[in-house]
Amino acid sequence: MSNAVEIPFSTTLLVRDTCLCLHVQRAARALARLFDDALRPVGLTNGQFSLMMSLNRPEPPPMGPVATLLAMDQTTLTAALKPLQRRGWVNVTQNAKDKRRRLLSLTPEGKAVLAAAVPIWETTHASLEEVLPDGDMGRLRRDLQALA
Amino acid sequence: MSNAVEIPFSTTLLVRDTCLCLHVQRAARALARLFDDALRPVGLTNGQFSLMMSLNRPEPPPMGPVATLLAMDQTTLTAALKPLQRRGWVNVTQNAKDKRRRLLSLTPEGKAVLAAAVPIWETTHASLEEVLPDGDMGRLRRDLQALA
DNA sequence: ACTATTTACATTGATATCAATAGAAATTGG
DNA sequence: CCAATTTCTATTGATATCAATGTAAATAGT
Repeated sequence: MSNAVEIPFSTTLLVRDTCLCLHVQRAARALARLFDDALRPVGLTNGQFSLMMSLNRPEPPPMGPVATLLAMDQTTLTAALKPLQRRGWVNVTQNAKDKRRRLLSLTPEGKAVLAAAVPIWETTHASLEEVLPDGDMGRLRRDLQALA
Repeated sequence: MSNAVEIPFSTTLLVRDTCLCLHVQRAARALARLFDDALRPVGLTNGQFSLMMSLNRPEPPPMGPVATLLAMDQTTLTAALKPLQRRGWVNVTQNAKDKRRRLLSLTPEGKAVLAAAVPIWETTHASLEEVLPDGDMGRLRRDLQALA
């Protein structure tokens, strides 16, 4: 039988203070709440806003590249599209040239919702500039980009 | 009737390139996958690792402060504890002095699992140092801390 | 002491996330 | 052209996340 294991409290403090994964998850939850609250009046979450914005293109993209852009699993994208399709904001059609592919596009209603969300995004995002230590958001973005 | 709305493609590019919320969510998903993959052999996800590590204290904490530390909703913590209790890794007991409070503590089995996870965390976290542009992880942490 | 308020946590319902798996269509190797 | 492989997406099951709401215990005001 093995003896009882004790993890030093100092290890706990080390992980709590230095773990980048934990710090990013914390920030992700906090920012998600911030944008979810702000976007609630137009009926979007932060993820739905990002997803729909990524579909605003000259040519409707297939699912794979969209999932890659959002750094999410393809199955997550499939699930995330469901409520947007149900509300009539996103269309999913089959590519005639390659019947495996689904082409994603915004409906006129979807574009209207997204357009209403843009000014909310602008003001919410601008409020973040004041929060960052020295206002250098670009530096933070570059660091995050290196991780995704 | 309102005319069809068109969001300029330049707005899409602006949001895609500058939205801090999107960038953090992307990094959060990527880091979650990285740590989930690494920790899978011991049966933990990144979130379960962070949660259990935060419970490794001299005195069992109640739920509120733990939720605050992890920057998560209290209801999320309630749900996250369920699978850990079921596996016998975390104990939830009532505080005799204040019967509203639940005290969270690791079981010996939980400590053993956590101890097995620590070296995995160390090597995985060390691998991130090489990924960051100039290796300044502390700067990134400070920026993230300002958001959470 | 008694009532109103506050605090701490749980439950429900909806969406988000990914692993494992499966299916269908396209591509490749022969 | 055909079989094997690869590509693209969907489904299932488990956990994660939060809003809205409910409940019980503690505290405050009187």
